[in-house]
Amino acid sequence: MTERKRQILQSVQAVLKKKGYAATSVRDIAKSLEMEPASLYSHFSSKEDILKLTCFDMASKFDRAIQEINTLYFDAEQQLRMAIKEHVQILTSHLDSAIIFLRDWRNLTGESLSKFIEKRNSYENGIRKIIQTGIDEGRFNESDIKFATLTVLSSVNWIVEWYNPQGKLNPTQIAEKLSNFILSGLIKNKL
Amino acid sequence: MTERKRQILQSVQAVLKKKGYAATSVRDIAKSLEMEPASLYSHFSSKEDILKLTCFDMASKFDRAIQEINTLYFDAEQQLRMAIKEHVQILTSHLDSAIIFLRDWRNLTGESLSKFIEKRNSYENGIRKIIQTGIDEGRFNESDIKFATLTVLSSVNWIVEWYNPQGKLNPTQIAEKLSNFILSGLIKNKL
DNA sequence: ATTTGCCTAACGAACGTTAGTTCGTGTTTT
DNA sequence: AAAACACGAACTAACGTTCGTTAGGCAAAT
Repeated sequence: MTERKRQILQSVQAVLKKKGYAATSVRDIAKSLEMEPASLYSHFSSKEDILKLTCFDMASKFDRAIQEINTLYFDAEQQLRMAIKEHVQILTSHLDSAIIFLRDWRNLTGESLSKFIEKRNSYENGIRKIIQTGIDEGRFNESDIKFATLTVLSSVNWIVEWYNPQGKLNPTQIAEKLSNFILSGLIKNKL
Repeated sequence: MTERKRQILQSVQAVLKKKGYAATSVRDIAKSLEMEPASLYSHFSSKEDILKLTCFDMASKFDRAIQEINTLYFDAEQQLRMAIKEHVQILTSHLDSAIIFLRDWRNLTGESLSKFIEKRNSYENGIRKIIQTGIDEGRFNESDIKFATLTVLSSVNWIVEWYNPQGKLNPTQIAEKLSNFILSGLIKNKL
């Protein structure tokens, strides 16, 4: 991937995030780059090519993170805190791609779609394993694993909807708050 | 709204949920109803009309629910449990519309879009008020209110992504599990 | 030193297709 | 008879994409 291509890709992602992949036309994209629609095809083989690059790029970032965490021998709570921190870090440092990744992956087709879902499930499994460990160790509440995993992921992923780089919380603080919330809940501990 | 129209609307929603509003054409919709595209316009004034009906219909359901709960004088924990239960009930009993409502509202335009966002914020405020009450009463942890509200809503809304009417959990059970999770977190209480 | 050839990037025009929608006309239901 | 519903044909606009071409930069060959 040439430097120019990566730079263009980044601009494209900024546009795609606004209205979503399906509702954004190639002409919309071109206009935002101040070039002709045709010129885009010097860089990308198709509109979907852009979506593919974005989605799989993000997927592999998450993949790398969870694999690294799973090889470290912390206890479940530490692992989960780390996973959340890494997750938040990835989302917030690539906010445009993250939104596309989370929202527009359904517009992938054929083999790309199934490969993507596969990758997604594998990441989900990584998180699930951590929670399972916590339960096995007797430190987490018995609970429906699938349920807990999805609930954790949903609250983490949702931050892309409201995160503001200029806001008062930085990614590390967000990750910490989220971890506390997920681990301890809303209700005060009986002291 | 005539009976026939409501019945058609329901079928349309089943199709829209599959690929999303933007990626579904009027011809796709018509084919699934086994009618001609033109015939749809006997019932709806435009494609967006369908989206509007769906989104605002759902919005008013949530509106009604939160207002009712806010007039009942339970404590914050009870109120939150009720709000979650009602929320889950609405989502699961109108799954198709719920998905469109949560995912495709961004495709609304102009006045519809701003009116919708307004309604959404108002609902969010209802939830926020409950959490604020819990904190004021000293029963919930001090926490960033906006943050807590969004986290609660995200985990509740996410169920539309995995809920299966044939699954082992019914909506009431889901609501209970979710409430427990949100209120008590993953970590075991120190007894 | 100049030429030749290749490369990246972008162009403008046009392709065939599909988009959402309208219209006039029948057909069914009330 | 009226009203509601559905149709087939057609419209305009926009879609994603392909084409042949051009301009400029760099490097090897002359």
